[in-house]
Amino acid sequence: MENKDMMENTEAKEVVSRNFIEQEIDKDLAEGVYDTVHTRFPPEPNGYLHIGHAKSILLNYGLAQQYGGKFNMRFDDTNPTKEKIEFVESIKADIQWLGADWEDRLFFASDYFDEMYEGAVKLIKKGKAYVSDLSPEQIREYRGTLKEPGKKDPYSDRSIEENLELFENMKNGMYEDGSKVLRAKIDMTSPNINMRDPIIYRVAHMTHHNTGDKWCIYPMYDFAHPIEDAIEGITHSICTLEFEDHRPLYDWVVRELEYPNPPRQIEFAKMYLTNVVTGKRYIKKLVEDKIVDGWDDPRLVSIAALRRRGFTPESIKRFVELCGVSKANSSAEYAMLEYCVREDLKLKKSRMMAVLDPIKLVIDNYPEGQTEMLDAANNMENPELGSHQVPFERELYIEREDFMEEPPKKYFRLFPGNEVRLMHAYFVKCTGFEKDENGNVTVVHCTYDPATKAGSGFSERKVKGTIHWVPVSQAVKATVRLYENLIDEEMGVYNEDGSLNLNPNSLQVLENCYIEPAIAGAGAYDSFQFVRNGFFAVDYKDSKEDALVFNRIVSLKSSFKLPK
RNA sequence: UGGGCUAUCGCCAAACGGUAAGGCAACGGACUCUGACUCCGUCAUUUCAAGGUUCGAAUCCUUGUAGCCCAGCCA
Repeated sequence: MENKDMMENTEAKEVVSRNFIEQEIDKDLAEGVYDTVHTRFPPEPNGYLHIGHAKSILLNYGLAQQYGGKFNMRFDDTNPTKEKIEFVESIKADIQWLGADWEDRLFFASDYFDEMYEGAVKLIKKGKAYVSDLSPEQIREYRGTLKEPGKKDPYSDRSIEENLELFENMKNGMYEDGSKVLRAKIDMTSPNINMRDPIIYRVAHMTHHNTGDKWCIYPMYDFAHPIEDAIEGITHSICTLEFEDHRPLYDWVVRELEYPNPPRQIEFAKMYLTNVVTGKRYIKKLVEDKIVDGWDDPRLVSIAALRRRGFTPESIKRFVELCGVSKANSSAEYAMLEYCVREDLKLKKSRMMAVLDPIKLVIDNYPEGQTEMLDAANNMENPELGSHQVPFERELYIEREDFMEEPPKKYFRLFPGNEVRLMHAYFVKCTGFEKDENGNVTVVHCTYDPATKAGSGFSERKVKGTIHWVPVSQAVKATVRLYENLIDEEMGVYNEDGSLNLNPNSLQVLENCYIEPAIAGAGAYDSFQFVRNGFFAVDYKDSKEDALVFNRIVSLKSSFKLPK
C-alpha cells in the first residue's frame, strides 16, 4: 500500500501542466458532457499548408491520441469559387507526412450538402430562417456598423410557405447569383455582428470540384461548419481565435437543428514565426512573380518547403509541443524550430565532411600519389551508425576560413606555425602558404605527423583545433544552394509602393564546393543550409534520400566569433 | 462604455489565493577528433499600470493602458 502511494505521488509530481484545451476536455469528460474525444482538421482546399497549420493538425491529432479518441480529416469545401482539387492532394500529402493519421475518416463538407439543405429547410419551418431579396449592398447597409445596430430586413416577415417555395426555387436555379440569400433570423440589433441575421445560403452557379453541377446554392461557413462537426460526431471543434465571435452562432445552429450531444467549439491562438513570410497573400505573389520556385521553395515555411529544407516531421511535432497552446497572440522565434531539428537529427543522421569555400592544403611530407583509406565514424555520438572510409592524400581542400595568415587571439585553427587535427586523420602543422598577385591565399603548406593518426591513441601532445577536409583528387564537386529565410523584420515582403523587400542572402548558390566521396549519387546535390551552429542538410535532387548532416560547415554561421 | 479576446524574462510558456516551473535565446566556465555536441553555472524580489480586499494576490475587486479579432453572398 505504501509503495503504491509513493508511486502515485511520484507520478503526480511528474505530470506536466495541462494546457487550457486539455483542461476543458478533462472537465467535459469528468462532467459527462462527452464520453470520448473526437477532433478534426478542416482545411479549405484553397492553398498549401504552412507551419501554422501544422500546429492545428498536430494539436487536433495529438488530443485524439492522448484521449484514445478519433481524429477526422475533412475538407471544408463549401465555396467552389476558391477551391481546387490539386490543393486537396497536396494537403493530404502534407498531413500524412506529418504523421497525423485519419485512418478511414476522410470527409468532404460537400458530401453533406443534402443534409445541410435539409437543415436549412428545418430552420425555415421553425420560422428561424427566411429568404431575402436584398442586394449585397443593401445587406451591408442593413447590417449596421460596429457601433450601430442593424435594421430589420424587410423580407424577414415572409411566411414559412413562401420561404419554403423561394428556397426551393433558389436550389432549382431560378435566381441569379447574388439576387437572393437565405438568412437565419436571429437578432439584427445584436452587438455581435455575426448574429445579425447571418446569411446561411447563397446562390452561386458554379461547378464544384466534388459535387459538379448538382448545386447552385452553397452554404456559408457559419452554417455549414457546425453541421459538419455534428454529423461526424466531433466533440471538440478546435479552431483559431478569430472564430470566437462566431461561437454563439455555432451554438445557435446546433441548437436550432436539435443535434443531440452537439460539438463544442474551443479557440486557441495561432502561432506565428518571427522573421519569415507567413501571409498567404504574400507567398502567392512571390510565387506568381517567380521570386521563388513555388509553394515549396525552401525559403518559405510551407510544410512542403520545410520538408525540402531538411526538417523532419518529428522536429515539427516537437516544435509545436515546445510552443504550447494558449490564447495569447504570439510569435515564436525561428531559433526554436532550428533547435528542434538539431535535436532530432543529432543522433539519427550520419555526418559527412564538405568544404563549401575551398582552399588547397598541401602536405609536403606526404608521399605523392599515395592514398590511404581512413575510417571515419558516421556519428561520433552514435556508434550504431557505423563508419565509412575517406581517402586521404597529399593534397586536400580545407575551408578557406580555417586558415588565417595573421590570426587574432584565440584563433585555434590553421596559421603559420600552428598545429591542428584534420578530422579523422592526422595532426598537421602549417609551414607556409602561397598567394596570388591579388594577395589572396591560394595554397597552404603543412607537414603531418604519422604518429598522430586518428584512433592510434596518440596523446603526447594536444591541439586546440580540428578542421574538416576533403581529398582533392577524389572529392565530389557540388553546387550548394544556401537558403536563408526570405524576409525578416516587421517590414513585410512588399513595400507599400509595391517594391520588393527581399533578404539579399536569401539564396546563395555556391558553385565550387566539394563533398567527400563516400556519399553516393555524386554530383547531384541540391543542398540547403538549414540550421545554425554548424548543421547542414543535403538533399539529393531527384531522390528521396534523407538529409545528411555536417558539423561546422557554413562560414555564414560559423560559431567562431572574432574577439572584439 | 459597440462586441469579443489577450497582457508573466529578448521569445514561447507554467502557476487556478500560499509566497514566480520549464524550454528557446544570451552570457560565463569545464570538456572536446570541429570553437559543435555534452556538462555545470548565471539570467523576473516580481507578473501592463495604479489603487483596493486579504495574514497572504500574477491569481479576487476597481479604474486605467496597450495589443489582436469582427461590419465577405470567404473560411
